[in-house]
Amino acid sequence: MSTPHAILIALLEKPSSGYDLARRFDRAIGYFWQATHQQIYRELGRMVSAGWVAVVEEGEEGAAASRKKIYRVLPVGREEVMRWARDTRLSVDDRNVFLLKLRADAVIGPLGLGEELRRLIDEARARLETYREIERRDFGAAHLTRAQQLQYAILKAGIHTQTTWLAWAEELREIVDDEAA
Amino acid sequence: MSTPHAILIALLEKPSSGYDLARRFDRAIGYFWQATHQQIYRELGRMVSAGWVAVVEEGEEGAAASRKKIYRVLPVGREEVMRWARDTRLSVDDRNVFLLKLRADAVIGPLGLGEELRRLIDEARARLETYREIERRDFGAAHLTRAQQLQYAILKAGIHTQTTWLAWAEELREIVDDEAA
DNA sequence: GGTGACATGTAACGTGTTACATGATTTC
DNA sequence: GAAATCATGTAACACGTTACATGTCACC
Repeated sequence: MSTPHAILIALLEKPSSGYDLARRFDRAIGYFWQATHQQIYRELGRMVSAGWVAVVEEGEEGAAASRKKIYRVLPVGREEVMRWARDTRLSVDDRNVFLLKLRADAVIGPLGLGEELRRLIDEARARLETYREIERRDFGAAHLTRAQQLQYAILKAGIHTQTTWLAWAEELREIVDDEAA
Repeated sequence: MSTPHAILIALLEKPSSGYDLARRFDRAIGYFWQATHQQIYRELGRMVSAGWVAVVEEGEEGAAASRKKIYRVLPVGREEVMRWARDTRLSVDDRNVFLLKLRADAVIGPLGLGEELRRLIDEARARLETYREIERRDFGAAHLTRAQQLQYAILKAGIHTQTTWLAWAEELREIVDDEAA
């Protein structure tokens, strides 16, 4: 659902060909967002039709399909990224989508993500509290069987994830809110 | 790709109807694994055809489609879970799938996940080292612009995730390896 | 008798994945 | 001149999502 926007943001950072995008998605971007080259070409085609991006063919005219095509974002596409960042309501489970929004904020400029960040923090706190309650209720015993230890480990994975994310998000608040920097 | 196995494991824990499964996926299981009721019914149908699960209709014979159907895992389905846990090679990005395997281990008994856990730990360490290199290379400067701070924050999300996961995984090793407990 | 929860399903659609396909350019 | 990489695309399939559809049961 956010793949076209992931591509738009990558193109805002640097106009690229489909092939280049695929490589970038395999490298840096790919650490938190994946897209195969088929997805990329499909979305690029759609976004050209939608008027979000423009394409310039590089090199000689004649050389047909194998010539490099450089895509760049048009103002409409840029607007679309801003609209998406503003209107798409995320949950804490959409951590990676929020990272995508941060990337958009970094390349376009302040998008006012502070409000959503605060909401996500509240949601993460509530989730964490739920986990803590389960912890108290189900895993307070002195001795736990192997199965219980494993179930507890699964719960702890959730507790750690929320806790770490909250610490990260609190730190981020200062940067996101500081729109004058 | 792991949805049918997620359902099998849930059914091993407790035979349920499709409706009950949907509720369980909305609650506890849903914290790290989602499935809509349509997916559940679809997979249950397939798994009955495959002979992995059996279905018993509860209540009177006549009452047609709206009667509760209780599904339980057959030995073949149980074998399939073990095969899947053994043969499916995960990456650190498949954290939730690994949690699923842990859940399977908790309900079936030791599946020998220690080896895979060690491999995932190695992978996470390598990933973390990559992040640390990027950190040193790109974000060592005294003053960072707002955009750089945001990009750094994105990187830090990755660093924190790996670090936390590694600490969790190290702790888990003792439980997973101790097959005699 | 109406509302909400229980309970199961079908149909259509969009996206992501895998396989297939082609040709140009670079490097050894 | 062979192999690897660059570069773009089509086709088929699987899966997840959303909308639609139906009927029961319990409670007020």
